[in-house]
Amino acid sequence: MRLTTKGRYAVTAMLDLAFHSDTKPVTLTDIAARQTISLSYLEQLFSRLRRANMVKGIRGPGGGYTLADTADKINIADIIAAVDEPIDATKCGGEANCQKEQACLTHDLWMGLSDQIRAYLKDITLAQLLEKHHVQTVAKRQDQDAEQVIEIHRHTELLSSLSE
Amino acid sequence: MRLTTKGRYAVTAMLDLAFHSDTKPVTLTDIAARQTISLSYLEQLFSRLRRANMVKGIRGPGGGYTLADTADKINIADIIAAVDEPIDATKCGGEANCQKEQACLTHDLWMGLSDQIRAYLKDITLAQLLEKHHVQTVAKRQDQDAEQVIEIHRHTELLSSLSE
DNA sequence: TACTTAACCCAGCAAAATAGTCAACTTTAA
DNA sequence: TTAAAGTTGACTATTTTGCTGGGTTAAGTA
Repeated sequence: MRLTTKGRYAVTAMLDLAFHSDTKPVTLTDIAARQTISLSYLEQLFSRLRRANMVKGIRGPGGGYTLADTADKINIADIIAAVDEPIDATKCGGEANCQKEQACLTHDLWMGLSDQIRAYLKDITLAQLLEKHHVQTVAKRQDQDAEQVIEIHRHTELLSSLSE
Repeated sequence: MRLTTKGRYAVTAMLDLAFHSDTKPVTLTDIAARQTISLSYLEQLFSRLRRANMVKGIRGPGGGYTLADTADKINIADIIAAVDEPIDATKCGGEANCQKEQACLTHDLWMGLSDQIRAYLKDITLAQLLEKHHVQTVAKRQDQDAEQVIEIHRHTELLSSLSE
């Protein structure tokens, strides 16, 4: 499992898609504009995402992309795996020839860690992220509202102190 | 937070160090040989690790590197952060100017996810990985031993069936 | 003191990954 | 049937990665 900007772009674009494709397909041009990712780069990414059955491409006017499944069925690990080349990362090619040697000691450790991260990301769905964001937005708005109230309160206090 | 081969090399090297530097300093030459990483690349990585106060360099004969702290105080996130260039990853530079626009919607989402991963890796220490590995090794050896027993058992069965 | 061993420092270089461009080619709504 | 909108692939520039080889400096050892 690797986490690079490429994977981030893919997840970001998929989030955008999940957020906007409820009614009609979303064009890559729109996503490119909203997320400031180059159209051509998006095309590359979605080519892979489509082949991995993460999205559906609809051609012709009014076309675009939609999620191939509901947002709660699409997890982050799969998105990243779809666009990232699976590097084997094993110097020994998974062969047992360096089993007893020191070389594979920490190598195994890293692979285990990598698996943990993969499992972790596999449990996070697009729907969860969207929901979380919604919560955050609401919370943020509430905070701002609260601050405004405080501000107003302070203001009236100031006024009343002046009028005394 | 990025997870690239560079970070993996760093974690692998640090694990090797944690595993071998109990008594005396470990030379980069040794790590290079054990983990099949080029010496010069290790020098680059350890230059950063040293500046980030993760390791201590001891010069001269008998010198090498040791962990700057105990293995249970060093976490994976810090190792990766030490060798990876911190990319800002924000197209808007963290400014509030695109707060209300669509552009920052999914951007915030990704940043949240990134924070989650960072927090996750921050909770994993070198000591934990070493312990886990130890358990794995023991478990694997036990499994192999068990298989051998089964194999012998099968073998004796075969022999006894032939002798009948 | 000379010698060795290692960390440290630096300039550069080849391969790979990233990000983007361009030009064809398909589909389909109007 | 035509033009808009999408797909596809080949091609290019830039950045990162991983590595090579040249040193210098500090600390032990003969």
